[in-house]
Amino acid sequence: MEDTNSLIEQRKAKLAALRAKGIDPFQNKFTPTETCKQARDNYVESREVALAGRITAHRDMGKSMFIDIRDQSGRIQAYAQKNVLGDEQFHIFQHLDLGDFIGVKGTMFTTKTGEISVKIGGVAAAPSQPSGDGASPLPPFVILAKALRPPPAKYYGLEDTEIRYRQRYLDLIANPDVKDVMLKRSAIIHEIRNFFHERNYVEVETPAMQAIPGGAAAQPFKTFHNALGCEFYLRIALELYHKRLLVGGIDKLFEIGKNFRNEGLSRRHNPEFTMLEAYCAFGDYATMMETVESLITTVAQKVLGSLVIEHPLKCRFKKELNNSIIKLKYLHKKLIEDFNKSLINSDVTTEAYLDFNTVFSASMRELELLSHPNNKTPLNQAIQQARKSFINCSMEGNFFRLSPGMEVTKKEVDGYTEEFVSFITQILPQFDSLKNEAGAIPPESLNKVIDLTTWRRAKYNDLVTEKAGANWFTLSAAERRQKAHDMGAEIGKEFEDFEVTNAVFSKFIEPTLIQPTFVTHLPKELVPLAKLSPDDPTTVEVFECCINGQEISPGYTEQNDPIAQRTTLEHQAGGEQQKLDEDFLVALEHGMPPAGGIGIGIDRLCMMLLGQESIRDVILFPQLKPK
RNA sequence: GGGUUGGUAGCUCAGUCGGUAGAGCAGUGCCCUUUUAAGGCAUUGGUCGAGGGUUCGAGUCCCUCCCAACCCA
Repeated sequence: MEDTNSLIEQRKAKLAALRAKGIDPFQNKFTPTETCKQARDNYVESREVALAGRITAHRDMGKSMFIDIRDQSGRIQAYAQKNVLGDEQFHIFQHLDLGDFIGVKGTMFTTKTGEISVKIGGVAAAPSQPSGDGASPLPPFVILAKALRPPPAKYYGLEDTEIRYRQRYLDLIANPDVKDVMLKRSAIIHEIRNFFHERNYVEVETPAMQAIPGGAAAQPFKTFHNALGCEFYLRIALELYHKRLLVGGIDKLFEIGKNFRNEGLSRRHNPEFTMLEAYCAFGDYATMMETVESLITTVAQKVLGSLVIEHPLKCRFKKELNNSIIKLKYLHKKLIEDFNKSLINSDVTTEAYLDFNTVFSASMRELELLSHPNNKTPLNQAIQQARKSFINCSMEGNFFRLSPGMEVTKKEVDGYTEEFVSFITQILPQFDSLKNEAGAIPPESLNKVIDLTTWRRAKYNDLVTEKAGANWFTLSAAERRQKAHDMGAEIGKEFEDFEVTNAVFSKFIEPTLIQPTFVTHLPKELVPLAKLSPDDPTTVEVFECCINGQEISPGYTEQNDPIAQRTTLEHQAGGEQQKLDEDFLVALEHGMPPAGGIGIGIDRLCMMLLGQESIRDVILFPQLKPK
């Protein structure tokens, strides 16, 4: 970023001016007595405090001035007065910029309007200061770090998604909701660690650079170690090293770490993502089901204080949503008024069309803001409907192409009038329904609610027949293929029968599993690395825990038969010996205790718990193409 | 990989048939000692994502490319 503009130049000039006065606006240290929040919480009139933070707003009153100071805990208002600071200091204070870090010393007070604030200055010199003739009092404020670039706007926040992701620090400054999500993510991971430590699990760290990337079927990233002169891969799973540790006698272990998969990016996929894996010797998949349920409910309770999680229509834009609805209501009213007026006068001029056009454009904009394809709420559907109608009308209607000063014949005007009347007639009911939807439905019921108090357990085949018909498994393979195709599933030509069924599961069942569901008794073909169910050898002892329409966590009774494991791994490697992790197989041959294992995608768990629709909104620095 | 939408001032956004580049906030200057999206007056600020093309003239039309978001695979 080499761009320069006048705003940066101005700030650099201010920096130079400060330096010329012998002030270094980049300090090494400042010790606040407390955080901004603590100062407000422990309010005592006239109590002396020292606070530090970033200046996020200022209100200049001439001979006095208010600023907002913000640290991680929150904001507090500070008040500076010319007759307290003196002309010189007050002048410097007035020329502070938004974004500067400042430390202030002063006393607490409450303003006329009742806001708890700190009055800068008026604090006696600290005893530790060198005393004597020239003992200078503590400076009432210290510039701790001058910001040379302007911060994002205070009111609108930062909307540009690209800047939000590329310069996340600006996002964190401008959008408090974003910071809240990221802090909660940290709390979630903290509570996950607590959970396992309390259950006497050992936290381990295993190699991220692996000679043979195993434990999952995914494309790895490749790298090269110069000194060793060989290639390494970034891990795609933690599993195989954890099992080596089970062999080594670490019976209960977990790891939270990054996995890397060289595949596509999407709303749910980041090339590097955080994975939790945990293994429990002498347990099985049922043990792990209990663990997952207990883990997620414990974390939700501790971090969110509730087991009922609401996903707002669009978390971050809640404020904008409310504003948009208000604007829409206004526009709706205006449309009706204008329309009635034009009907009464029955002489519609070009200017009147232009007014309509303006209202129309503004309406379109609001609808676009409100539209979010990921939301299937009734309100959103009404919005999509209204948008479609708008677009159709704009395609057909000529009245949008009128402009000021344009000469129009009577005949044309009549034609446009007719078009416009038909357009309005068509669109008004939609506006009405939209208004009613927005007005009548309480905001809570627009939200998706995930209830973690009830965890359903369902067999894979039962879920399939529920959706695809009771006769699904009695059909011939060809009939199943046809039916899946008719239902709209994408069926590859080379798909085996179980893959056809699974395509139906992935497309039509998994997305509907919003409430916590353990899908069990998966067909053995689907999960070749798991152990067969003793009660039904066509299925395996595996669960997939689905919440929020996504698989959050798979769990296994782990394969500990080295010969069976070798066969499946060889089959997976497709005869390519170099892809076979021989060292792992040797470990198994030394004997691995029976064990249950789970993996949990932390990013997706955070999406679910924090109501975020995109994985990028729970990762501080999501991967983007370099500019 | 395919489709859709978008990229205009530091930020949020307008920009109508192709005809001198706009607003609010931020910034700068002046006024104002309890304001809080402070207020009043004045004012600065742009390679309109990049590069070609059409045109007397392009933010606007055409082509190519870059970046992003969303949808699909």
